[in-house]
Amino acid sequence: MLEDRRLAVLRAIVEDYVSTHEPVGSKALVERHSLGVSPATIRNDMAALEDEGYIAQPHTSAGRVPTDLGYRHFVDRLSGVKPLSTAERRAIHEFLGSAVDLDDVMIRTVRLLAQITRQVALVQYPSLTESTVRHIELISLSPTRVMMVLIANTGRVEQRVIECSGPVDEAALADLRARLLSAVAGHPSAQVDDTVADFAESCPSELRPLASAIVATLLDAMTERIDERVILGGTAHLARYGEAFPLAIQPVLEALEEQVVLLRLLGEETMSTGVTVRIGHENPVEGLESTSVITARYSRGNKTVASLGVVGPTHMDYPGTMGAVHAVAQYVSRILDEQ
Amino acid sequence: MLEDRRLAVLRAIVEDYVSTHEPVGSKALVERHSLGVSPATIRNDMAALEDEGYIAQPHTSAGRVPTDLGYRHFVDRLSGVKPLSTAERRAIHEFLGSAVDLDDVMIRTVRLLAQITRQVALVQYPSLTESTVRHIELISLSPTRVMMVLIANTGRVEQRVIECSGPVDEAALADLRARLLSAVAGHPSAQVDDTVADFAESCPSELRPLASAIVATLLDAMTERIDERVILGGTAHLARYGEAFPLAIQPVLEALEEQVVLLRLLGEETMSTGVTVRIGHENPVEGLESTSVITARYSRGNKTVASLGVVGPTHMDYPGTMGAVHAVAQYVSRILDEQ
DNA sequence: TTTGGCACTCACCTATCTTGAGTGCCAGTC
DNA sequence: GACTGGCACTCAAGATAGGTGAGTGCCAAA
Repeated sequence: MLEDRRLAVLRAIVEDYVSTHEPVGSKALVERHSLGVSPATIRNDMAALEDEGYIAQPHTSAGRVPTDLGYRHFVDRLSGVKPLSTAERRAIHEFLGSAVDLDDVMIRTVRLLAQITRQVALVQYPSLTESTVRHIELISLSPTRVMMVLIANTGRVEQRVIECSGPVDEAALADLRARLLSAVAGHPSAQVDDTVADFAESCPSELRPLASAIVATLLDAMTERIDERVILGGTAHLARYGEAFPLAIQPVLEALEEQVVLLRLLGEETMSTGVTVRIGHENPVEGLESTSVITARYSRGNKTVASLGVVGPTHMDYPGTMGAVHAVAQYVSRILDEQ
Repeated sequence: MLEDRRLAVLRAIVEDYVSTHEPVGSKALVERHSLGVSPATIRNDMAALEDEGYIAQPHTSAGRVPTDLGYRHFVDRLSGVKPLSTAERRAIHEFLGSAVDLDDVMIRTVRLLAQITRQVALVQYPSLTESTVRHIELISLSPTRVMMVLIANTGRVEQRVIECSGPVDEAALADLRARLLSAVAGHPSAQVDDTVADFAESCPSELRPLASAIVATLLDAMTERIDERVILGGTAHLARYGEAFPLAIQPVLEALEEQVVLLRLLGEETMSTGVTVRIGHENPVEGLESTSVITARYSRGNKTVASLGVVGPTHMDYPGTMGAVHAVAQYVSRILDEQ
């Protein structure tokens, strides 16, 4: 009973603080939420909550503000995930559905997510690992430079430029292409390694230097991981807080410019609900101590492939944002299945 | 004589203001620059410069600040382009030289530019127009979905997913691919339009619906312009001013999120020097009234292909930034020639 | 044309005061 | 034991006031 009210007070504090961005006092709490007790009682509860570390005072004689631990408790126990309205869901689906290719899906997703959450959005490219080589094209750009284009059966495309030691004629290139293609076409990329191991040796001696250069590039391109790309959008939302809040935007912007950091933010294990929330200091990244990161995994078929999410101030609307992130992840999965 | 000193005063004001970011007064000017006259004389000159609109007072009894017109005069008449040191140039060349593909060149360029100018950097993808079709690949992703990959001789790659009305078998796809390839391979993209006009009719009737869908997608992909992509970096530099200056960063960040806006910033005609400077209100974009944009074109072979540049506060180091933008554009051109 | 002198302006800093929201504690009540 | 009303206390924030000084414009003299 007593415990119950204490948690209700914590919830009320988080909700009020998120909506007003001002420390909330006992009197205001009683007025806004019908708690059925007097401010003095609330004050006692607040003191207890403060002892336990869920809330804090910016200074004596000010209201209370949730701590990271307070938000954590709120997210874990007190709030659900607010589902989106069907109208919103339909809008999302239509917006994402009209994408023409993978790049387009990613770009649209990041914009969409930023727009509906009004936060900075992150989207990681899907990992498309178990692919097989569909086609290899060798294009001579100049006498001594060759471009290799690699097409996988998933539609993923990689291109590389190869510098040759001497001039290469078209006929030799066509020959090599045919040989290479017959050697690797249809093989899962994981096996290509073995398949081409002695490819160069099997070629006529005059082609060998070029052949081995091409094989090296091929292997490099095969192991290139598209899912190490993360795009971001909605950075302008950061500036909304700018003036007033303990959210210095420069370190945040700086952190968000590092791909490595973005990957780290997205790359953590999933929680059971499907949405991961990382609050303030829980964040593994320097510069993001006063932000929270909400991520969800998306999948293709029934395999998890990558993550997407948003970054915002710790005093954000958790239920709403979690709902949005969850819904968008769901829809991206659906779109990818269709493609 | 008198005119000369007046211009010297303007130059001194711009230089001081750029370095201190504070209104500059007559006394400080005389002390910092050896102008050989008394503060009173400078005051007269300042009054004249103010009448002509080159400088302004934030309020009575404050020093002077350059106006947009003042900066314009400074850039046009008073400052040169500061060349980079050879060490810097070599560093640039090495950094850009180790890029593996076009995407990589672009990403490295935008980072480099942001880093050396300490401003927000923009880089437009090069337009690779007069290309010919090198290869077309059709990949069946599912019974009713086909992915088309288009490779041009420049190495540009486009991919599209095509939804088919009915199931498509591999043999038909291979047949179509061969027909299509022989119809368009080697033709300049500008002529593909005509070449494939009656392609669908020339196919066996059972393939026609698919053939025409593919042709439509092909034409769409051919006309897709890669040079409508602009990437940006270094947004964190915006926050450096944040607090103190009449540079509200939110509208700037918002503007910079719109591809259309970025294109407009980069898309204007070149000036003879090769570096274009657009100061404050000269900018064609809402939200960027208190920023200056410095751009330069880069080329491949001897054809101009696209632009790159930086966006910063009007009180920026023009000679240095112009030098950096110029040098980077030069080196990107060189790298592209090599590729 | 330049200069020194002088009165004037006004943003900015500092000090002091007032206000009020909010707290903690305690004694009394249910 | 839980709740409440009362009360003294704290302290950020806002308002007011005075002082300071960098900077200006103007003018008469060199």
